[in-house]
Amino acid sequence: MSEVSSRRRPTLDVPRLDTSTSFRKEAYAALKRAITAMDVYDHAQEIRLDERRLSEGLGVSRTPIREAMTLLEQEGFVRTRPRRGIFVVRKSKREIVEMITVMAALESMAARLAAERAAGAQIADLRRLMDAFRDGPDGANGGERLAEYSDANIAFHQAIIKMSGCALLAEMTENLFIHMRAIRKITIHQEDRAARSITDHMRIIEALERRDPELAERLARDHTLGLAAHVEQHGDFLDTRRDEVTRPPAPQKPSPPRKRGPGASNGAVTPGFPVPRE
Amino acid sequence: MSEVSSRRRPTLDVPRLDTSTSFRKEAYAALKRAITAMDVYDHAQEIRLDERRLSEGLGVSRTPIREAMTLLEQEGFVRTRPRRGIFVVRKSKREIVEMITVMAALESMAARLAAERAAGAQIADLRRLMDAFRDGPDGANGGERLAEYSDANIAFHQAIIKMSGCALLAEMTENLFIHMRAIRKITIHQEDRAARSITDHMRIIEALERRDPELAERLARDHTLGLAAHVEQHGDFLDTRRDEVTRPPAPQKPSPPRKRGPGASNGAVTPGFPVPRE
DNA sequence: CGAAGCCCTCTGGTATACCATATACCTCGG
DNA sequence: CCGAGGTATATGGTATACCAGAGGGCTTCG
Repeated sequence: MSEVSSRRRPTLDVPRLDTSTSFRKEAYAALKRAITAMDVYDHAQEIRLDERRLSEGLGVSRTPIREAMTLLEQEGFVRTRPRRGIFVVRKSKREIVEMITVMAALESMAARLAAERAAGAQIADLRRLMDAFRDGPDGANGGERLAEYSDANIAFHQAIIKMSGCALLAEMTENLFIHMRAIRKITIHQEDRAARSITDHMRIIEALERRDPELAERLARDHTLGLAAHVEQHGDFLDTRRDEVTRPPAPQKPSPPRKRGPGASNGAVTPGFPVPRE
Repeated sequence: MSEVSSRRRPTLDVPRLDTSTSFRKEAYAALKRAITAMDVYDHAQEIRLDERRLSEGLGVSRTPIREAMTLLEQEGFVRTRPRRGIFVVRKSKREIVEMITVMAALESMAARLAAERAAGAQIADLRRLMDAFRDGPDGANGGERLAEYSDANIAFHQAIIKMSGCALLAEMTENLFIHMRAIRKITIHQEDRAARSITDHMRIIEALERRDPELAERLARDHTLGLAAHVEQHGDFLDTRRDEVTRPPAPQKPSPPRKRGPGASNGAVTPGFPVPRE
């Protein structure tokens, strides 16, 4: 990596050149962002990552990539199978329901704490955020509004966590949010979930305003457990879609006996997996 | 070895020669066990780990060690400071209170789920486990009994988690248990916490037996939040003891100018950190 | 005798070479 | 034509060499 040396200026006022970062952390951040952005559940194919290609793409050696992968694997975003490859994980319905359940536990505790000790200003901000959607998610101009609400919805939940003042709650829900984001975008469109969601949120805000920990906790829990139950009932596509892919649809020989060059990839698909170089 | 009977088909029943393991995983397990077993809060000194020495001790190269460290760092057991060393983490009082708070959230959800769907036999087992301590933790023969109860206490909490049937709850509480084990051993000796703990547990068991999710949840939450409040009030030693060490007590030169050989360590103490080779 | 600065070493971060195996292809015997 | 076994290749796992910065000791100069 000669880029490092060229980045250093001769002698001047070099502003403390950031020592807190490292290739490992940057690779981790880049990969996580890429995985997060790609909405895994939209793709039908398995998504495989290749350490060497990624290291080439990011311009660093495999070592930091591997350490980043180690982290991502522990967080449940990828799964590496020795000598097979590294695969982006698609959660099963059951796993997602469990995630939402855990989310409910953490959020309800957060709501309790928020009701006890959040600043009034924070609660007011929260109300302002949600008041925009008071008349329903698709009130003014339909679909666009709904997509917009999907973000506001997540913002609401994250705000509750933050208002609890408990850093660990935020930390532990962070990855759950990422995993659930894709799912939520799907489920929010089904039935009247968006409308129900809004009224639930409003009630939670009211409980916070009244500084009622018990009520806030219960409402937050029931709200999220409701989502869990919804996914439990209507989320079967989460399991089936994967099977479509894992087992090849045809008896394995769709193409003529084309010879494979030595450099050609051995089946890695990585459909549109842009690795941000930054 | 070659005793495969000549009569039967020579299938050679090799037992699947474990491919799931790897130096990385073994190193991770060994280090975690070592850190867990050493009761960090008993040691006054900072505990530093050295990658090279560990790799030598375990008989593998630094690479798997580093990947194991990456995991342990993300789990909050160690903190690596570039060019300084890897240090076993001692949690602050605030962090521990937050951990217990999160624990309360997860346990109360687990209790709710357990009340709804745990098998009757599991609940019966749980009652049997705790009945032994019905007459108080130090009923029969004092201190010994108390230490024994400390384990039973943890077993109780883990049982609740398991009875929820939610694998993710178990996974997310696993490290919290480890972090809290050392603390719990300390706090359980203070005041009447042990006695109160037992009556709390009994009430929780009763709620489970009555299949009352709301009550079980509330009791579990209040029980663990009580521990959080207790640590909040009486856990100041957690913060102070670390400061004693981080900042040297004297103006930096307590000892005579003893020469340090070139091979000698540069301050790593690693007091009694036996690395199990297994 | 004391303080400032050079230098040595220790240590985590990174790059790279090598290893072992899971797969796919290919060859060959039936 | 088909299947079994050899073989090439790709790919994660491991070992190792090197880098650069942080600290402390030692030297040197006042």
